[in-house]
Amino acid sequence: MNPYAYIREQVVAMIDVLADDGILPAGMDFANLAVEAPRDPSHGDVATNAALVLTKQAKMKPRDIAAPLAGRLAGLEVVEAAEIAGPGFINLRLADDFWRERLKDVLGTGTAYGDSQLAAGEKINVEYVSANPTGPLHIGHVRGAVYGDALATLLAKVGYDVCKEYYINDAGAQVDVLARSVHLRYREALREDVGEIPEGMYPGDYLIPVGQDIAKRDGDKWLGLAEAEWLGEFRRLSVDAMMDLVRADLASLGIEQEVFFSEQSLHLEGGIDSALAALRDKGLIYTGVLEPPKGKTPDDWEPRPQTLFKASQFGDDVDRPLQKSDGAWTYFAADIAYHHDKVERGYKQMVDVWGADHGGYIKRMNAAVRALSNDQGHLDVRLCQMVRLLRGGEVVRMSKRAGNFVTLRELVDEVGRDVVRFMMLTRKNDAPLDFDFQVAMEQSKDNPVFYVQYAHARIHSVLRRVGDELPDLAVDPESLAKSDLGRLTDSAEMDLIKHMATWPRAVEIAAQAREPHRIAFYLNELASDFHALWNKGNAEPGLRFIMPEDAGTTQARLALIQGVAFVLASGLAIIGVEPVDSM
RNA sequence: GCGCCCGUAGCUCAGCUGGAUAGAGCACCAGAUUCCUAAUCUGGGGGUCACAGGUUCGAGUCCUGUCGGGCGCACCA
Repeated sequence: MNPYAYIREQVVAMIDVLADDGILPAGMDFANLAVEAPRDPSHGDVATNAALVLTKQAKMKPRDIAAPLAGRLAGLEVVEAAEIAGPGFINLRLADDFWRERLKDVLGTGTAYGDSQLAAGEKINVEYVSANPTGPLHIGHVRGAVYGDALATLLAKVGYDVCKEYYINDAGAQVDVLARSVHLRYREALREDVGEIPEGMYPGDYLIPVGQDIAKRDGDKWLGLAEAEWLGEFRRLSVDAMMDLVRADLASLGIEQEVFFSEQSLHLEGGIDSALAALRDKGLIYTGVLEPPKGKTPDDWEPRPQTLFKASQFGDDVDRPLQKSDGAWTYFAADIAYHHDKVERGYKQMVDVWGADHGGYIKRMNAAVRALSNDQGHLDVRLCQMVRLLRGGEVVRMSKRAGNFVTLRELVDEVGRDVVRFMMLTRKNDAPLDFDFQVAMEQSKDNPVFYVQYAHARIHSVLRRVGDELPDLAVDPESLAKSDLGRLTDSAEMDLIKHMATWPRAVEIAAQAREPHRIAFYLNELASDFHALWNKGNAEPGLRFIMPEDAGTTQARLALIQGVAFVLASGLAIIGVEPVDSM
C-alpha cells in the first residue's frame, strides 16, 4: 500500500462527507490536493494542503475548511493526531501500528515493492544510444545508454509496457566511409601494403578483423573491382560487424535492447515514401525557398526551392527540408519515417534519448510526431549532457583523433559495470557530469555505489550471523513479516519504516519526471538512515539488531533491516546495479 | 540575431512539477571503535536561491526583462 495515496483517499472521502453535511460545497476539483510527507518531521507524518487548495472553490478561508476537516480526520483509526498549522496545512500523525503494517507490505512484496500500475500497461517506446555504427561505443555514449536503460526499467516498474529500441544510422555518407575503410583493411589482409590510413577514413584497429574476416571468407573476390561493385556488400558487412561490437559493448553494461531499427531499411523498403505520403495527404509538404538563418549565413548559401515539411504549423521556428540538393532524402526525412513507423506500431508514448548537441532538433521532431499521429502521439526527447572524465581531479584529455578517446569498454573494464551505471545517475540527465576514475574506485562513502551496496551487504551480514547466536530463529521474509513488530519502538527504527514507505511514491515521481537519478538519491538517503541506525547500536547496545537474549526483538529488527534490503535491491534493480550480499 | 538548457553554501549538486524555518556530500572544526563490517556514524559553522519586476493565501519552483555560462542554428548524421 502507498500510505500517501491511502491517506489522500481518506481526505477526499472526508471532504465528501462534509459536503453531504452541507459544511463544504459539493463537486469540487481535487486535482491539486496533495498528501505528502512534510519536509520537517516535527510537522507530523503526513500533511495535506487540502484547505489551501480548496479555499478558492469553496469561497471559504483556509482555516475554516481545515477545522472541520481536521476534526473528521482525527476520528480515523490510523490517525493519532490532526493539527492545523501555518496558513492552513493539516498535519497528521499516524499510529505506529499503521507504519508497522507498511513494513509488512515490504516484506510481503520483496523487491517488487514499489511496483505500480500507474501506467496501466500503456505501450511506450524508449529509444536510446543509437550511435552511428562506425566503431565501438565511447564515453560520449555511456550516459545516454545508462540513462535510457534505467528510464526504461523505471517506466516498466510503474506499469508501462516498454520497448527498448536502438536506431541504426546505417544510411548516411559516414557508412560509405566505413565501408571504404574496411575495404582498405581487406586489401591489407590480403598482404597488400596500403600504407597509412588516409585522412578522412576510419583508422581504428577495430576494423582490421573485419577486413580479415572478409578476406578469409571471400578471398580476392573483391580486388580490382570498381567501388560500385563492392561498396554495397562492404557496407552491409561492416555495419553488421560494427553492430556486433556495439551490442557487445552494451552487454558489458548489462544493456539489452529489443529492437534494432535500420535507417537503411526505410530507404529500401518504402518507409520514407509512405511516411511522406501520409504528410502530403494532410497538405503538410510543399516546395519553397527558405530564408537564410539570421546572423550566421553559411558561406555557400544559395536560395533554392526545396521540399519542405510544414514544421512551423506545429510549433517549430521554420519549415524543414526533406531533400538534399542532390535529391537524396535528408536525415530528417528518414527520422520522420522512423517515427511514423513507431506510430504505426501503436506507440502513443515515445521517448528519445539524445545528446545535448542535438537539442536544436527537438522542435522539428515533435512537430513531425504530432503531424504523423494527428496529435495523438507524444514524443518526449530527453537530452543528456556531456560527461567530463577526471582522474584525481585532473581532466582526462581526449583529442578528436581516433584511438585517443576513452571507450565504453575501457571505462567498464577499469571501474566495473555497477560503478559506471550508478555514477552516471548521480546527476540530473540534462546537467553536465564529472566522472572521476579515482572516486569511482574508492571504497568509501565518497563513492555512492559503494555506500549503498555496503548498506545492503551489512544487512546480509547480520542475517548470516544471527544463526550463530539464535540458531532456531526463523529469518525468512514470511516469518519476519509475522514477527512481533510492536518491538520496534525506537524513533530511528520508526523513521526507517517511514522512509521505506515513501518508496512507492518516490518511484512514481521519478517515473513521471522521467528522472531515474532520483532513484539514486533516494537510495543514498535510505542507506544513510540505515548506517545511522547501525551506529546507534554501537553506542547503545540495546539497539543492536541481534539481541542473543531476546529472540522476539531480534526477529522484529531483522524484519526491519530485511525490509531495507528489499527496498535497496528494488532501487538498485532500476539502476541496473547488483545488490551484493558481502564485500 | 534567433531557439533550447542552465545560474542554489567556499566546491560539486539535490530540491517530490507552487507549500511551512531552502537541503545533502566534499572541504573545514570537534567527537565516537574491548561491540552485528569505523569501508561507518554524531555534532558545528557556513545562503541576497544571479539581478529586477510580476502572478497569489504562498515563488528556488510559474511569467516578463536584464546580466552571466553551455549547446544548436539550409542541403552532415
